[in-house]
Amino acid sequence: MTRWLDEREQRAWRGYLAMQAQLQARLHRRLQADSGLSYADFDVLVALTDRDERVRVLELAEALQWEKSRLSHHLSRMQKRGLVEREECADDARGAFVVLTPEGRRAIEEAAPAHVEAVRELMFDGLDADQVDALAGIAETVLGRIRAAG
Amino acid sequence: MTRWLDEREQRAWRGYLAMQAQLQARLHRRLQADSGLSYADFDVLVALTDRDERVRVLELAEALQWEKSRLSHHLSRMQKRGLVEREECADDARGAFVVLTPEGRRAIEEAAPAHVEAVRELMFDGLDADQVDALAGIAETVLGRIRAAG
DNA sequence: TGAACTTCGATGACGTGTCAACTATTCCGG
DNA sequence: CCGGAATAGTTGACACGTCATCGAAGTTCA
Repeated sequence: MTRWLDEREQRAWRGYLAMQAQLQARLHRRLQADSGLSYADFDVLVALTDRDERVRVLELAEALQWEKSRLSHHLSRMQKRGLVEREECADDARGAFVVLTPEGRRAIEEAAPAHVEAVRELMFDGLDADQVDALAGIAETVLGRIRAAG
Repeated sequence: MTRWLDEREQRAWRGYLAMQAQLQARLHRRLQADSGLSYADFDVLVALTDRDERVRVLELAEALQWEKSRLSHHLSRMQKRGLVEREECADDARGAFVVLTPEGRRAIEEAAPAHVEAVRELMFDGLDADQVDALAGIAETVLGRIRAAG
């Protein structure tokens, strides 16, 4: 007995899917064109600057909520472009640190303002305060359910 | 002069990003595990069943809001798995039709109920009617701005 | 008619994400 | 101290998405 979505839910769900896809695509394209960074690069660099630029790989994966293999692959690509370096970890020889390079720092500092501006333009400049709070509430609720679902 | 996000906006934005990433990942994994279909396969199959199972490629791309090359690549993969077929187009010899195979129809019919159930469980069962309407409203607003931004 | 232009769709190259398997190290019970 | 389990991180194979480009077919207009 499938409980299909009713009309109101369907409107919300289809709208959400479309918004999500379009927003993602626009922001990604713009970031890439403006700064040569991908969305993923951006997230990694933000997480690194948040954390004093020297973090264990798994801690970073945790912060980003990424799978470790994804992060590992991505770090390799970023390293090849000079955005981050890897450092050996003395405490635990299995482990590794990720370090922001000066070039990585420069990249994120250059990219951030235009990115925020794009987020504002596409999303927040069109929403009133109630909508912003509603969005935050919805996100919290859904994240709670996801966590609960294991 | 960058207008950074204020606290309320930041809470909404970070929440949205996290929700989006988690929701996407969960639904995708579940769909894949239950039915062997990817999220993208699912979207294509839904669009095909919506449209009587025989559609021009560009019309399908339009409906999905996908780039034509993405669709072309994806159709090749789906064709290899027997979910769709391509047919020549008599009217316009450049063109091609996409056709749902019986196996494709079976796949979508089998996958849909569990997928809706997952959407319900992770999202709608936790939201009240006001939140559902708020989400629809937000999506409409943002999609409007995206369209306006060209 | 035919030359320039546009449109349909496919393709190759490349960056990205996932899964499963692997290596090297550390931890822990006996 | 030893041997098995757990942990940190990497790797390879493969599916996916984007961009630039291409060939074939249609359109336009002198």
